[in-house]
Amino acid sequence: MTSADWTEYFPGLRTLPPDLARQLVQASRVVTLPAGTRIFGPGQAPENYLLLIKGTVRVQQVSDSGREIVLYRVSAGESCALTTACLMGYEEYQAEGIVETEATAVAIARSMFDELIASSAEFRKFVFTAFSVRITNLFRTIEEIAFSRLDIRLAQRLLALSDDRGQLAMTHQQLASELGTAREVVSRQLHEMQRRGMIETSRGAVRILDRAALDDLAHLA
Amino acid sequence: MTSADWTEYFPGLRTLPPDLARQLVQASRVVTLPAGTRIFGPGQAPENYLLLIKGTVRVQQVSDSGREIVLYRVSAGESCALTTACLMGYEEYQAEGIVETEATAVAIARSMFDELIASSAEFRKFVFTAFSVRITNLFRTIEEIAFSRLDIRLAQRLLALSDDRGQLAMTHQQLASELGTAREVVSRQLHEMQRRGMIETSRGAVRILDRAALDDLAHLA
DNA sequence: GCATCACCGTGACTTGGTCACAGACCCTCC
DNA sequence: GGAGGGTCTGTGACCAAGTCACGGTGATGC
Repeated sequence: MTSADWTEYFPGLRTLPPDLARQLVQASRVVTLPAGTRIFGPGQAPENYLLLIKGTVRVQQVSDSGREIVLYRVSAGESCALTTACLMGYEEYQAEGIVETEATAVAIARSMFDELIASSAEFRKFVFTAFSVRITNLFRTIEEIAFSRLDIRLAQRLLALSDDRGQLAMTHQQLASELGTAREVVSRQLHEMQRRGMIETSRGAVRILDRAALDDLAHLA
Repeated sequence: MTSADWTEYFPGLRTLPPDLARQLVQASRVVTLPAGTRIFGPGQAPENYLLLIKGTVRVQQVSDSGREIVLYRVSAGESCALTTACLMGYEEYQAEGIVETEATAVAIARSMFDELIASSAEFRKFVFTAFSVRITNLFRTIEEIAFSRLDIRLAQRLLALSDDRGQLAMTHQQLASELGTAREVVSRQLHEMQRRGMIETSRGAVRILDRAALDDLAHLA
């Protein structure tokens, strides 16, 4: 990919006036972030507005007691609008953002971001839409944590996080962090799923055996 | 209050250039919203950007099964930025916003909102800060639902929602919706608090007897 | 008065979270 | 290859919270 055409990756940016798009491409730089990079976190803030071209970033909340819960993931074609917003004002940020699979991202300086917001209704729409989607998802997350059964949520995660061969390389502890619960609880639930022939577990890995059954469980409520 | 000076209510707007402030005041109208008004909800969207001068708006998520959970409250001096953002793009909105205590608000048409965003860095900062604060709070809410004990969360709510005389006119069901739990659970928790002399309950009301003790409980973790 | 409805109390049971500890697996270094 | 240490998983006992079913009780209206 040349640095001249990355705007193509973002449907919301395709309608930008050509001169503005050119200006944006010039003022930005494409960076590669290795897996494990902590993009932001308590006491650590990004200096740029980030647009993800490739890879995923996991955003998780860490509680005082050390427990974790995954809030959402940012994937290719999406922006880290939230983190930027946090830069722009209030910055008491407890959550952290970690690169999960090696990422390629476009970094836009704050000044350029500001100018784009000022000059382009399309860019504004792009940014605000990203906000809306994120917040709507957070609302759904809250609802699920509060009201959904854990086996159903776990089934959903297994389906969402496994690759196309039904493989998933995560420990029970990591899955517990996904759902904001305890490791033992995940172990028990996985054990029951295995007993019912839906999955097969091994150290640090889960394999889906009966996708249909798992899917039924995931859609129970 | 005259319609000429409402910008004074919003610290973030005081730095607006005078001519822009004048323009804003002219293009807006001050509306009164009686308690119980549903400002937005599934299948119902606000046509204006709203700034709250007086009163409070409760934003809650309603699940398919009819259960409710209060997500946050918008109070005087704050904006409903989120709802507007949702207007601007993605609008699959499951949550609803309900006027809790009679509200006075400034309604700004979408076009004017857009122009302000375009022309004023101060206004942008105002809007983005509102976003950040909201999202940070949602993160904290998720953490509390996932990891905090219910008695602690209930104690916090009682303190936050009671008036200065320690009175609170809410049913157990309403308190349960605040916390995203079941009515019976709240009843039991309140009963235990009463047994310990922290509160006194009557039909549809709670009175705080020992604020210090309740405060201790609220700050346990 | 008494019928009705919203609100509250309670017991039995299920699900989920906590704690303590025991194995099992894996890697590295002799 | 075997010893040792770290990570990961399994399990039982117990506690906290959510669900279900039902009964009681206070307010309100006719």
